[in-house]
Amino acid sequence: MPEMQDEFTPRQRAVLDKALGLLVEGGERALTTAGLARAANCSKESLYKWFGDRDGLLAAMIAHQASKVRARIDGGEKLDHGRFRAHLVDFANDLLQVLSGDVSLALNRLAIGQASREGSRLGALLIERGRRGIDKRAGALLEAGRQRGLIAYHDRDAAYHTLYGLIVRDLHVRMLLGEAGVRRLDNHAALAEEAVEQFFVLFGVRKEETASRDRT
Amino acid sequence: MPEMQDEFTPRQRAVLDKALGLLVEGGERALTTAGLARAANCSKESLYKWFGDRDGLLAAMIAHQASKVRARIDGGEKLDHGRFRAHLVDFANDLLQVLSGDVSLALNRLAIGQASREGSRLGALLIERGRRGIDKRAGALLEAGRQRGLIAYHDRDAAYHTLYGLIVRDLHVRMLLGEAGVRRLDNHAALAEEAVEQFFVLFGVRKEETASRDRT
DNA sequence: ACAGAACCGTACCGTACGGTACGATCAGAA
DNA sequence: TTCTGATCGTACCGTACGGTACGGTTCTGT
Repeated sequence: MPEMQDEFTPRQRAVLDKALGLLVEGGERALTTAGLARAANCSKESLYKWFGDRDGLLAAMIAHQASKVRARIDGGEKLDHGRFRAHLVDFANDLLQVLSGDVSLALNRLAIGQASREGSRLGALLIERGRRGIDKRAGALLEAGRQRGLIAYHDRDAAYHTLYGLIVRDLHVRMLLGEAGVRRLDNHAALAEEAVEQFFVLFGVRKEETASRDRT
Repeated sequence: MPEMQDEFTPRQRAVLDKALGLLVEGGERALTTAGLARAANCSKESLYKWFGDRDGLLAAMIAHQASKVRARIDGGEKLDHGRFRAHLVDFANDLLQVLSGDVSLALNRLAIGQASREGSRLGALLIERGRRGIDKRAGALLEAGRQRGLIAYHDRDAAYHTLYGLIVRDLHVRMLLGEAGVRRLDNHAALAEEAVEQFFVLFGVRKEETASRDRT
């Protein structure tokens, strides 16, 4: 046994991938234990042995997917205005691309559908293992920009949420609802540019007034 | 028969209200035909007679709820900057209040959960009957402000979506996921104020440069 | 008062799913 | 080779749901 690098064995990961495939293709109703066993050529007994019950399987799917999408951290080269802006645009593009991905949408639909049931931790799981990385990356990026005097804010979380809102707008919910035409990825680049532009209007520091503000 | 004012009879509306109650309380799984018949003191046969099948019931619930929440149109008094700003803040508060409502969240969760199945029109229905009114109101408001020279934009939809993003940020998805602590309504007022503030920074027209832009 | 429709409550049917049990099969260790 | 453990395929069980059928009851129009 090669010192399990993940929290799942390769076999289990293959099964989880099949499960994600079923979920993407047909939604939660298509993800049945019997169907997964048939699609993945495994037995239902193994599924219950590995993941406990169906909820455990769903949680494992989220953990597995999160372990695949590792949020990269932007290198710490010297930041001038151009590099900083480029990093923000990259972040915006990555964010839009992730949120509009098939697997992301399917998992979010799943967690949202389960959110009504009382003891459901899927939503929290999705936020913790999926969003935390993105938030960290953006937070570090904003902090770097602030320390270089390129932007100014009083509350980093508030600034980040504003940036998020400028980028995503209502696209995420519309995509989750399945509205046709929203997933045109063509516009994403333009949307990202415009969002960052607006973010600089709100939080950018003009060169002549650099270092006129302080933290809090 | 008193010339059905809605598209449903009073009896049917009462049943639909019960259905919404079940949905809010226990999610989609709690909304069974037998359960609804028991809770509403009606027969399953009547349910199928009135709404066709379960999907028809869900669609009827959305239509019924939309018919209750009539988006009011702001009166057309003379707009100065103060009134315009106040109307925008009102709109932001109303939007946050609607999106964080129990019934709205439950219906959105329902439609999102069904979005994966192919022939599901619930998402489109929710957008058409729920969002259209809000969009119209905001669009009219923005257009009035532009004609008074209080704001300037090239694309009204783009401006509206930016306003929407500034107000809602990622709150809607977080609430849909059931994250605890996001539904503190206390902050809503402050969030609305800040969003409108930022919107004016992006789209506001300084008094000295009024009427320097035109439509497109 | 009477007929017909609408409606209620309950019972019923077929299906599909979550979860369990069991014999057969395969892989590795002694 | 033989033993042991993990896994496969299948069969099985109980339950719950969507949808239908039916007898009894209430409402409505004439």
